[in-house]
Amino acid sequence: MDERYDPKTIESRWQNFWETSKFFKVKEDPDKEKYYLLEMFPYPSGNIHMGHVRNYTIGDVIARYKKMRGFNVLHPMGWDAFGMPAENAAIANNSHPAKWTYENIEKMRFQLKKIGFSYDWDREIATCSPEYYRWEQWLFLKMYEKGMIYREKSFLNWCGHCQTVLANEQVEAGLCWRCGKTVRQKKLWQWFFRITDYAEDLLAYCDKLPGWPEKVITMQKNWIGKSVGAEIRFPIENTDEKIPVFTTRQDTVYGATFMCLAPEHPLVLNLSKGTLQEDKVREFVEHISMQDRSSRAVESYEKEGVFTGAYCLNPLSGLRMSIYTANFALMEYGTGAVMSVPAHDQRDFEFARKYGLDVVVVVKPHDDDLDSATMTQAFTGEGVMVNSGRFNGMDNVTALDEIASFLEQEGIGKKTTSFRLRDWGISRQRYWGAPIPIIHCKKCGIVPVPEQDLPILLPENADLLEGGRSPLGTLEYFAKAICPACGSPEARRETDTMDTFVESSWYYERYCSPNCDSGMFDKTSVDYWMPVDQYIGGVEHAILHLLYSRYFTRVLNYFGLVKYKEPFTRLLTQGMVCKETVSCPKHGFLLPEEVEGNGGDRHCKKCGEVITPGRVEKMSKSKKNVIDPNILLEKYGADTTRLFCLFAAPPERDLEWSEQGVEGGYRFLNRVWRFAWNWIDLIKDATPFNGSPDLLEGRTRELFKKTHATIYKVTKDIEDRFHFNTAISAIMELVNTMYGIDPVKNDTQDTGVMRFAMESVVLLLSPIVPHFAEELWETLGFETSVLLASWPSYMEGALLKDELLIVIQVNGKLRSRFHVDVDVDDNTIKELALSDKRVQKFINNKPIKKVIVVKRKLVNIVV
RNA sequence: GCGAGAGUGGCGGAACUGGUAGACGCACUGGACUUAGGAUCCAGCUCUGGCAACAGAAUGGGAGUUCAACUCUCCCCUCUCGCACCA
Repeated sequence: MDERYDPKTIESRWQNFWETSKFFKVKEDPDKEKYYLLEMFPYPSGNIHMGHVRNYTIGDVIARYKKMRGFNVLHPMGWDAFGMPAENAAIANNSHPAKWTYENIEKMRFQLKKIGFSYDWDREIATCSPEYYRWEQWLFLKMYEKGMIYREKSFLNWCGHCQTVLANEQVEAGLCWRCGKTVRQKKLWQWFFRITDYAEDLLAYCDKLPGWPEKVITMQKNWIGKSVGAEIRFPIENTDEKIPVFTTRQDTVYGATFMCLAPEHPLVLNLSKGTLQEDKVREFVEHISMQDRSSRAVESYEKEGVFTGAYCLNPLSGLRMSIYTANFALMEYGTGAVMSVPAHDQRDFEFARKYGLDVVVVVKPHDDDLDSATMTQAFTGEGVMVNSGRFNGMDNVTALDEIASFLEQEGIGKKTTSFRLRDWGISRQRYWGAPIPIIHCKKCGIVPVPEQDLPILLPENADLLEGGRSPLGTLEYFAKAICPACGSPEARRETDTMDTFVESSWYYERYCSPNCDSGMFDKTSVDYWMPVDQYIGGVEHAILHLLYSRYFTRVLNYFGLVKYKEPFTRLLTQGMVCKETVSCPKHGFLLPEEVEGNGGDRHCKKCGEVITPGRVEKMSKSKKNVIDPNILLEKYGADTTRLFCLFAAPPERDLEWSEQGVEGGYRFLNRVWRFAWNWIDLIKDATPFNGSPDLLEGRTRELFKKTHATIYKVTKDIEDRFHFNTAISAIMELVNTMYGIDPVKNDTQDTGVMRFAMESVVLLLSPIVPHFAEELWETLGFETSVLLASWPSYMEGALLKDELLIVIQVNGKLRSRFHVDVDVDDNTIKELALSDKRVQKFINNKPIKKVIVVKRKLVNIVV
């Protein structure tokens, strides 16, 4: 053992050992209980950032812990390797996305290995490899065959900057989730996965995921957005046509005084044709179509509409209703048509007042009256039905169901539900993705590629085009195809590629048998390993990736490929890694290394100006508040970096970067090291004390008990809630206690207990700082890896306190405290409390009303 | 607007089902060791008053339940995140 703790030497030594001995290689073993631990795989951007380090450290601790608990742990790593950054970088550097991607993978794998993660590297996958995506194409064909996929020309979210379509889930407040630029609507042919077929099931199972954070569940529920209501058909005047409307308030149908259609609604232009309104309507529709999604989504957006010149009839009240087209009606929700009930919907109310439309009250409050002429806002509460024919006098909540049934009886409408969730558009007009295995034939139409022709390889030597447009359509040798159905040589391949979220929707199954070449995965291995027991990643995927994955699992389940419906039993969403932003009046945001000085006296290295400290925000390149993990690894080593990530905050909370925090972690490891150095000669050959604490006394006894208490606490903190910060605190406390005993030769009791304490510290630390622990374990004389030792167990008897601390309150305020023996009964404690001098002073001869004794803990005297 | 989460010392954070508020760490202060220490070890460290003993106040604010509230209930304020004209 060296006197000095030298992380560099230690870490490379043990990393080398794990690698060469393939220490973390696993295979199915029916005799052992499995544990599948998965962290969200990274996009190979080229560099590991602190977010990765945190995510993977949390996962690694759990993986190593479970391994020590005897589980057969699957802990894989791979690369979410398709996607636009590769393509953009390739265009910028006149390189190729594949080259860029694979080089980045090399770099990042190297960095991950330097942090000492316990991955089974033999299972590494990259989603851009044909061995991977060919099975995705295979599944596409199966899904197509079963009608789970369709092609449609429709309005879609188009990001002009990325030159591609985005799924609804990928649009955030009208902006592209990737580049933040405005998203517009564009009409295009697109492939869709019918995720909406599973809306009900995805929603229902939200309540069967007890291991998921409440927050994520709620987000998913909201995203699926189920509304229960009715569809009602309104006949158009002077035609046989009817306009179907979705409503959740069928109880107010008698109050519907006008109708609003989405500007994109196919009836809008038809209805206005030949009326005086025709020009106005066309103008309005064109005006709306020019607007982008974000400005239409703003709250303050002015509600506007135009009369189409046509009328429809309220099927219950018989009222003649003007048909409007209005900007707030959305084509993608419900049927694209809204029955407007101004008396009972605030938005309709404002619209009616603006355009002078009738307001008819059909629900009145229980204890009040409503006058449609004078009311200043819509009444949306519960009440009694009025002006509603046979339903008058009924409670409106009852009427909700009654009217729905009535509509059904009369053939005017039906009970129905509507979802916010849209089908998943997966076509991407980009190059660096998995080709869609479809051929378009002039004669036969859409023809799926025959299974034996898979994979459809992404051509490698494609010249990327300016602006990011896909080159696939211009590559004749790729695009030109012979129709598999009729043999026509005139057919064309589909040149769009799949959304990269398709790849990440089943990679966790692929890990179970990464080299399987007879299918997506080997069924027996998936049956053994799946579902994932613990999944860990950022909240940013709470909807996108997690919803798609849940959907995909249902598809695989439908085909009988997997036995389960939910892929992730437990989910942990870790917080972000944040740091203070710093800016200079001249140079804007500054990188940490562009600042000199510290405390209140910091200035810009470039110009010497005093810097302005900004908010603490998520580390990001644009804000320049980033810390490169490589620098930490270089300066402090992997173990300190890991320790810091775990100690500074519980995993689900945001973690604030602090250089001093890292120093603190480094100091702690040094402290443990020094302790070992001071004691090693005494404990090296000692037998760890394993007897009853009653054989011990004084500080040694205390240390022995403290060690057991620490084992208990650390185990509970890791097992129950992944609170590594408090687990580490507990170990620090134990080390502090150990420092209270000086090394003395020939005291076998001391050395035995200390040996036990030291072994425990090393074992407890081993998932957290694995290199450090391996080294000390070896120093203690063990010849095999610390991971092969089992997790320490605690002795129930050693957890019992020697004496109890009793707290005495008078009127709920702490007034005194004393120790008693464990076996002292409540009455004696009560007597002792009442006779306590300090307590007496506060009782001050006042009559005692009540004395509450909480067993072994507290006495409260009420006077 | 709707939904979720959070608010505790100078700072990061503890406090498990109501029972000693501030564990552990950082920063700071003092001491020891030392040629020196920005290393290490020991000690102090919520605020107010006091040399101290001690007393009082304190978990965003206000009420309530209780012998007892960071913890439970109600109202309000602030922050973060998600959805957002959803018919």
